[in-house]
Amino acid sequence: MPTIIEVAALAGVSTATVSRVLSRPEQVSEDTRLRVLAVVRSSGYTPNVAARSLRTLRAAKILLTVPDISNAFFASVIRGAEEAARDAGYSVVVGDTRHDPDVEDQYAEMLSRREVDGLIFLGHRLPASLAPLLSRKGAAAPIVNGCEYSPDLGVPSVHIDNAAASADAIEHLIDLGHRSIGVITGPEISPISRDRLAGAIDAATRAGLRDSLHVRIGDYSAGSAVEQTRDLIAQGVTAIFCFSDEMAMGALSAVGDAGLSCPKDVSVIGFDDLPLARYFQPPLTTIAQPKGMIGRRTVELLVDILRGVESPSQQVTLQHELVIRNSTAPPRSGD
Amino acid sequence: MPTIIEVAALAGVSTATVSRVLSRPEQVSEDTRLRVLAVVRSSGYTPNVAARSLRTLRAAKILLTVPDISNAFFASVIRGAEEAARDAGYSVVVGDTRHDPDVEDQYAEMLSRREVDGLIFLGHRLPASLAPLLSRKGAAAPIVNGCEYSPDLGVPSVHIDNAAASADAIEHLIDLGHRSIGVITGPEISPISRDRLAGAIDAATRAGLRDSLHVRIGDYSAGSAVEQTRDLIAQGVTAIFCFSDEMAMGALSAVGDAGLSCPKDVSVIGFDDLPLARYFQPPLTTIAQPKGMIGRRTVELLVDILRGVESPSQQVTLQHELVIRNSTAPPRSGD
DNA sequence: CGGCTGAATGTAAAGGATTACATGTGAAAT
DNA sequence: ATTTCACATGTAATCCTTTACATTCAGCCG
Repeated sequence: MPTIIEVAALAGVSTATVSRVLSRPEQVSEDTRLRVLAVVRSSGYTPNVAARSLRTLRAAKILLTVPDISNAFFASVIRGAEEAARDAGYSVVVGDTRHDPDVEDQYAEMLSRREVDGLIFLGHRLPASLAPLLSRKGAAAPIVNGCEYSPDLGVPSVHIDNAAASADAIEHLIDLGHRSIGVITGPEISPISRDRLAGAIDAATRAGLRDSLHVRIGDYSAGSAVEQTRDLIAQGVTAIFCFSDEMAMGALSAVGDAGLSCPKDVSVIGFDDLPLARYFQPPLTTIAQPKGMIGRRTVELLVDILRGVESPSQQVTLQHELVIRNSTAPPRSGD
Repeated sequence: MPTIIEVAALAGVSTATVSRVLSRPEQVSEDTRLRVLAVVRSSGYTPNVAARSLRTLRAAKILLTVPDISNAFFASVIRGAEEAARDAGYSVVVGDTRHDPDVEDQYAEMLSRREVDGLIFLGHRLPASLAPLLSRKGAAAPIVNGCEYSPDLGVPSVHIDNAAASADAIEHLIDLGHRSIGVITGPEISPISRDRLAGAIDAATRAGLRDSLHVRIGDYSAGSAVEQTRDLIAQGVTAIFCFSDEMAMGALSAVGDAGLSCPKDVSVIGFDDLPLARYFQPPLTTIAQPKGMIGRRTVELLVDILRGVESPSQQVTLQHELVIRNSTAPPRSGD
C-alpha cells in the first residue's frame, strides 16, 4: 500500500496536491487532477485513516450501541442508521452492550478517546462516563438517543409516541369487546415501558375500564412473557397486550400450552412489528414502529450536531401504526 | 482531553516514560509508575487511538461482516466473537452487508486501508478487492470465514459438519417413519446449503429412500419457505426439513394456513436453534449450531494469524446437535 | 579504583495525511 | 508597462504516540 508521498512522486506533484485532488478536487487544475487520479488508481492508493484522523481530529465514524443485538427490532434500526450515515459520509460502528453498564461504559470511552465522532445509544441508560461531556459543552454534545429516552438526560432523542401507541392497542382490544385485559410490560426501569403503561392505563380509564387491566412485568424477552401469560390466563383475561413482539411470541406459546387458542380464547397484541410477526401463528396484530426511520433520523440529528447546525429538534416523534392481523378478535363469550 | 505531553510535564517525566507506564509498566520503577498513574487518572488522559495506530500500524480492531444482521443466528455469533476479541485485546466492528457485494467491497476496503487489522466474514462471498491480498499472503492474510466456507477460497474457516448435521435431521425423520420428505434449501450459490443438501440426499439414499426427497429452493427467509411449503404439502409430504429456523417458521405458518397441524399432519424440522425456536408453535425440532463458539473460534483463528502463529488449523469443525422438540412426530397414517 | 552491567529514563525520529501560508504564473486592469 | 489578482501549486508545520537508541547512574567485581 503506497503512501501519499509515493503517489505524489509518481505524479510529479507535491503531497498537498494529491491530498487536494482527493478532498477538494475543484482547487486543482483538470490535467493535474487527471494525472494524479490515474496514479492513485494504478497504485491502489487509499489514504491511511489513522493519519487522517490524527490530523483532522475526526474519525468519520459513529458509534451505535444497542442493548441487545439479538433483538430483531434493533437490526432494522441499525440498517436505517447505516444508510443515513453512508449518505452523510460516516460509517457506523455497532456495539452490543447486552444491557451491561460496564460494556456501555467501555463503548462510551470510544467517544472520549475520539475514536468515534458521535454516539447513538438505543438503550435507556446514558453511560456515566459521558456525564461530564454533556454538562461541560456549551455546544451540544455529539450524543443522540433512539427509541428510548429520558427527558432528564438532556439528550436529543428520536422515538414514537409510546403512550399514544399503547393507547391505540388497548382501544383496539376494548373495541373488540374485551373487558379483562392483561398487559405485559418491559422492565420497570425502562422509560418507554412506563410511557406505554401510562398510555394503556389512560385508554382503559377513558373507557371506564381502569380495573379491567391486569399488569405484569416482563423484560421484552419471550421467556419472560411465558410465565406472566400463564398467570394472566389464570386471572381470566381474554386479551393480552405485550410490549414487544418477542413477548407476544412467548405469550402465544403459553396460550397454546394452556390448551387454548388464539384468537378464539385469548387475543394477543404485540409491539414493534418485527419482520417475522406476520409468520406468527396466528399472524400477529401489533404496533408498528418506523424502525428504519428511527435509525435514519438519529443519525441525521447527530450529524447536524457534528456540523454545528443549530438543532431546534431536540425530540423527534415519529408515527406508529396499529397493524391488525389475526391474533386479535372479539372475546369468545361476547363479553 | 490532555495529551501525553501534558501528562509527562505534570508528572515531571518524558513522554516515553508515560507511554511505558501505560504499555510496559514493568520497565518503569514503582514510584515513577505511581506518580504517572496518578496524573493519568486525575487528568483523565486516554491515549489518542489515531496517533497510536498511525505509529504502530495496528488498529486493534477486527471487522466482522454479516450478510443479514436481522437474522438472529448471526447475533449469537457476533456475541461470541466480541467476547473472544475482548479477551485478546481487540474490539469488533460489525458490518451488515445485506447480501450486497458492493457493500461487502466497501467494508473490505477497511482492511486494505488498515482501518482494521483483520476481517471475519460470515457470508460465502469473499469481496473481490481482497483477492490480491490473499494471493500475495496466502493463508497468512488476516481473513477468516465463519459458518460458510468455500474450500477454493483458501481462507481459514470455522463451521460445523453441515452434511452430517443435515443427515441427522433426515435420519430423524426417517426413523419416525416418514417416507415422503420435503427439503427447503438455502440459495443454490451457498456452499453450506449445497453441503446440507448433499448430506440429506446421502442419508435418504442410505435408507433406500432417495426418491422420497422433494427438494425446493429457499433463501433462508421465512417468506421464501411459505410458498415452497404450500407446494410441498400439495405433493403430499409428511415432513419438511428447512435449512434455517426462520424458514421453519414460514413453513409452520403455511402448514397452519393450509388447515393442517404440526406435527400431526406435517412434521417440521429447522436448522440453527435460534433462541426463539423453543417458543415456536409447536416448539421446533432443529439442528443446533454452536453459534457463540463459532464466533469465538473465528476470532481466535484470526488473532493467531495476526500474531504470526503458525496456524495448522485451517478448517475448524465444531459439533452440532439435533434438538428434538415437538414439531416432529410419526406421520399420521403410519406411512 | 576503574570498568562493566543493568536498570531507569530521556531524546528524537518516525508514522501519513492535512492545511495555513508562501510562492509562482499568467491574464486582466490601468 | 506596471500593478493587481486569482488561480495553481509547493513548503513545511502539525496532529500524538511509540520505540530504537542514547544516556545516566548505582552497584558490583576484580
